[in-house]
Amino acid sequence: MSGRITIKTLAQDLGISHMTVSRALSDSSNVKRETRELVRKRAAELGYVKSAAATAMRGDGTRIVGLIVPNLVNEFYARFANTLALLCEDSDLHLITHLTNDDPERELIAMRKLRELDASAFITVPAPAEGEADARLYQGMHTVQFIRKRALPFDTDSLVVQDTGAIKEAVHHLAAKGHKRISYFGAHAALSSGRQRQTAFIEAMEENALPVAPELIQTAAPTFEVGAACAQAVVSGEVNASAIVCGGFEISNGALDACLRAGISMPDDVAFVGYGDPSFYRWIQGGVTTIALPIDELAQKALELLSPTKSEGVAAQECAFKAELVYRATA
Amino acid sequence: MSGRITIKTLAQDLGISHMTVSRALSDSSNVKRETRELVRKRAAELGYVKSAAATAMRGDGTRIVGLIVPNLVNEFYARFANTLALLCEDSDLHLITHLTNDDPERELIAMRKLRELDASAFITVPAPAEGEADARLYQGMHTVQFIRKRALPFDTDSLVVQDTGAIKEAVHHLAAKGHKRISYFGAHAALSSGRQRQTAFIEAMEENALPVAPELIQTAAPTFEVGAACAQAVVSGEVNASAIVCGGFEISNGALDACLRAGISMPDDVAFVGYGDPSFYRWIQGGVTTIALPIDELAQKALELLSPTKSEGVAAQECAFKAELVYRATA
DNA sequence: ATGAAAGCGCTAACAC
DNA sequence: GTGTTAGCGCTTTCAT
Repeated sequence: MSGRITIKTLAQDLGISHMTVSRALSDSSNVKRETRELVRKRAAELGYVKSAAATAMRGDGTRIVGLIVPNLVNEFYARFANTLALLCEDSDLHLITHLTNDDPERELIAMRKLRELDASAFITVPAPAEGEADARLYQGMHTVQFIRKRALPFDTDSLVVQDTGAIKEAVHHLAAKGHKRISYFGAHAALSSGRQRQTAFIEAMEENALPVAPELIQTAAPTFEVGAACAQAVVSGEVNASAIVCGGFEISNGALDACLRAGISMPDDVAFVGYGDPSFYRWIQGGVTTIALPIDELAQKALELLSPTKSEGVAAQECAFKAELVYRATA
Repeated sequence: MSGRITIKTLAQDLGISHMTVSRALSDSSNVKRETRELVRKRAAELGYVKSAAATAMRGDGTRIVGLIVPNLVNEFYARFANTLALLCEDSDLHLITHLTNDDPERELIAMRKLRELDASAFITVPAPAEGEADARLYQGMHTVQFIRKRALPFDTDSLVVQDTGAIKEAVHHLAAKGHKRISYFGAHAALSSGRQRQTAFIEAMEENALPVAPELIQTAAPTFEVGAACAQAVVSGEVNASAIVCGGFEISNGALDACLRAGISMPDDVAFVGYGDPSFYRWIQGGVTTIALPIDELAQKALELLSPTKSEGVAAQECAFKAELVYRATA
């Protein structure tokens, strides 16, 4: 039972040529109205669906697009994937999501698999990696970098968050509340985004004439564990700070977890500014003050950049969306 | 720049037949070691990847599997998708995730798109719908039903959670604490899972000789809004109940949100048993008591059921995993 | 208005 | 050990 209904099956069933069937189904002009309706009706009855493989092999484009993110557990990525998936559905695109766990090896595998399927475009949160990536992996797929940017031997579109304003605002806010020793937890400078956030934090501290002691700036891999460890150092008194500003999704969750585990009260024991605004932040200690990203706008733009209609040859563009500081109870 | 490297490109480049290239790359026996290595080297240099479309068109199977879930915002689905995606990556399967928002129309579209791509199998959380589904949509794809089961004109594998034990345990626990008016919020009986949970709740109430007043049993669509409305009725005093047991992911989140918004203290004002154990539940009011599902085991089994190796013709199997009541502070 | 042929990338089945 | 042919489903091009 190979079973699949093809235009040839249909043609045989109707006693006509498969070409007539093809034309009838693709709305071509040169088919008798009568024939077309007959074919369509029978196709619907039999549950015919066009083979994407055959279309792809003809070189007509696959309408497959890829999304490569670290994970779907972090609510930011989950929400972004969720919105993008719905938008792709509505644009008749096949979205394939790959996870990297921020491991460059997994990222390579994901890209190879997208290339196997001849994906027309993909959007990726590049995993932290040393050196330049292999250009061959990108052959034939329109690339959009998301959140972070990796050094590449060619230009790509990019979709990033302009969060330096919100980070500075957080520092100013904390300074106005009288905090002098403010600590920053963020990704290391190997990530373009990490470097920028850190710079913004330091500038804001200096603008407030606050000390930027080295132990206040904690940068490492952007993981839950790193965030937890950094916060642990603060709540244990190992690092002397009265406020925390987070510069990454996972780091923020980890830091929050450590604070709550330690039973501290925010902002009384430590003032806390999170990053990424997962929905449950509003439920924690009266609401976690946080740096919120415009997820729906990002996804909308992502769809636009991924759409096959996007004309080739146009210069690569960088789209930046502003993050916003959401004031709640913890800072 | 049509650019794609094919076995013919390679063959021409090396001055040999494309069949030799094919054999060399697929480890076939009849190739000179020397030739094979040469071909492999050149293929790697040029960044050759096998066309999945061509393989699919030959009828060799696509290794594409689908996942159809209501959304990725609910942490249960997100974690399940996350784990399954990693497992699929490791099994060299292409996983395509589709979202339904519990809308049967979206579900239909998702299935048609999977069929276009000739997916070999898919796992679905069926959207709540009336009547029997159209069997033609399932043609050619191995089907696994997840969490819920829809009436179908044929048997399918299924992967469900046996949560009646945990629900009963929750009721016994609350009864032992002296609660007499316990309210249950769950999905309506159109969902197989909803019916079972409700029955379990009622049985447990009767076992404790507690009243099962109609207003205590709230069943409707499994949404955040429904959960919020049900809980609102309790905290406002409109429904007289001292404890809440939730029987659905979104319902649980909605109910929790309403309780927290109302500023109530759990379990003193109302005892609360959630459903699904998202990670942040442990951060709310000292920890939300909840019914936890074994996500990793579910995903592992899902992979097994989806794997193309699964022999055809074997009778459909139902795999059930036990949910577990996790005691925390709110009940 | 309809049909026949060719070709997209790949491999099973045959030559040799 | 290597080459040739054919065919998977579809549409473009060229007949009829």
